[in-house]
Amino acid sequence: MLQTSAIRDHFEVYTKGLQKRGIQNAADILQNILKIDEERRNTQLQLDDLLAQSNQMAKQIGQLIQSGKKDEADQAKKDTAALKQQSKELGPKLQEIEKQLTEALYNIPNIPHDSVVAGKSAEDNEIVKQADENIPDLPESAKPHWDLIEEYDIIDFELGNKVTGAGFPFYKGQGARLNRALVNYFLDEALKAGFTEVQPPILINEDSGYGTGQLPDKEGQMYQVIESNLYMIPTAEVPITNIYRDVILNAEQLPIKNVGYTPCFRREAGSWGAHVRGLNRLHQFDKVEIVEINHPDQSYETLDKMVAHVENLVKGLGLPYRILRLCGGDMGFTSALTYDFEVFSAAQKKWLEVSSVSNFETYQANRLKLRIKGDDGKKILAHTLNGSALALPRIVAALLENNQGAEGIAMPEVLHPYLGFKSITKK
RNA sequence: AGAGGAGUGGCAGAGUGGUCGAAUGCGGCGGUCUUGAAAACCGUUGUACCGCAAGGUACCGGGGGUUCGAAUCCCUCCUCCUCUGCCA
Repeated sequence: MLQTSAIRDHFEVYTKGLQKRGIQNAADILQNILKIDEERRNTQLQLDDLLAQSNQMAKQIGQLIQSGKKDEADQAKKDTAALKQQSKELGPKLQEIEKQLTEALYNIPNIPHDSVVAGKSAEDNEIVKQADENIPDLPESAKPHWDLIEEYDIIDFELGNKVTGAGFPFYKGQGARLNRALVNYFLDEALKAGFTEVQPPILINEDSGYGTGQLPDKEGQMYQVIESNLYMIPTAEVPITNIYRDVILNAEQLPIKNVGYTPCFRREAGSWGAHVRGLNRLHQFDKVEIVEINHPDQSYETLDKMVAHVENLVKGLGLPYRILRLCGGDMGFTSALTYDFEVFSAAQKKWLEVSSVSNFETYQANRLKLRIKGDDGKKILAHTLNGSALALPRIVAALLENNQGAEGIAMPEVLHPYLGFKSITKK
């Protein structure tokens, strides 16, 4: 969430920033925050004053009792009744105001970076790079991946329906091995790039959900384990970033670079249709995620490096890709700047999003209370970043479609050592 | 899952109703001494909010309660340890 002090200091900039996201009444919203905050400060001042008096009285009573002046002590006890009454009223009032303030702040998205253009939807995203030289020239008979996976018997949706439900496919044989190969390839590349591998829990508690911003606004998108009050992760970002909740880092520890592979679970309620056939959208999928924490001065350099890392992966797989800079209206709630990677799936003739790389600046760090202690001992909020590197199913879809041939489906060379075979073939 | 015990500052560890934001030790930082280092000695050393400051307030696992006053008493939740059970 945003910091109230920052809203006060950069009111104009913040207003314009929110307008880029299409929030017309941004000034009113921010003004309301400042109003509640002022009320909060006034109330706290009053309460502090009352408590100071009470503390003073309590000390005196203690002294009176110890020096045997019982009558005076009893009188003083009576005198404190009024103070107590007042603070009993003010305490809950302050809590109520604080609750209002955080709720109001939770409802305000991050301020977009300068380079982000205003815009309403995906239509307005900027293409910053288009590398489409690898688009294959497929014959008319080319099949979409949902036909190929049946033909080669490598992914089974029917089985998933039976055992779990729609959107939970089984990967079988060479399909399962392809997934494992991709995960290993992605992890190994991340290790080469200096990331530390972590294997986080895939269930998280409520605090973690709030920490990275999935809660309260995106509650419906996560699966819940109600009897334990836990959530299934929609992305490894949540557990890996929450490692650093309530943490004060030393400047020398930066940058923090973690990578983790996890399954991801998304309910994606109400977004099913023809355009999400096959592997295009699932309730459970595999993803390798990179998470970095760095000093505010370096975070955009870090973002560029992460983008380069992801680009290296899609290039390695030989897939046609493009990089988008998301516009204000299409960007995630908590992000200040997001680059999306899309690969071209040649039989569907569609660009599929396979990665999203974002700088959250201090938006998550403020919720997480993640700070950096400088040499001067001063503490500042860190910048958090993350990116998919990469999400598997759509990569699989593009690989299958783009590389299909009469003799099977050729696999990119970088995967050969991991796969143990060079193409997917019929049994 | 059941029974018992425990959670205090970076760490260790005192503190069972008042002057406790909290002894003491270790570690960290600054200094004295030294050619330098070690040792010794002296000082300093939590976080957040309000305030120009002085200062005030809150925090002893989380939340709630009793009391004029809670680290200390009560309730509840969480975590850890020991024993029993179950289990990849």
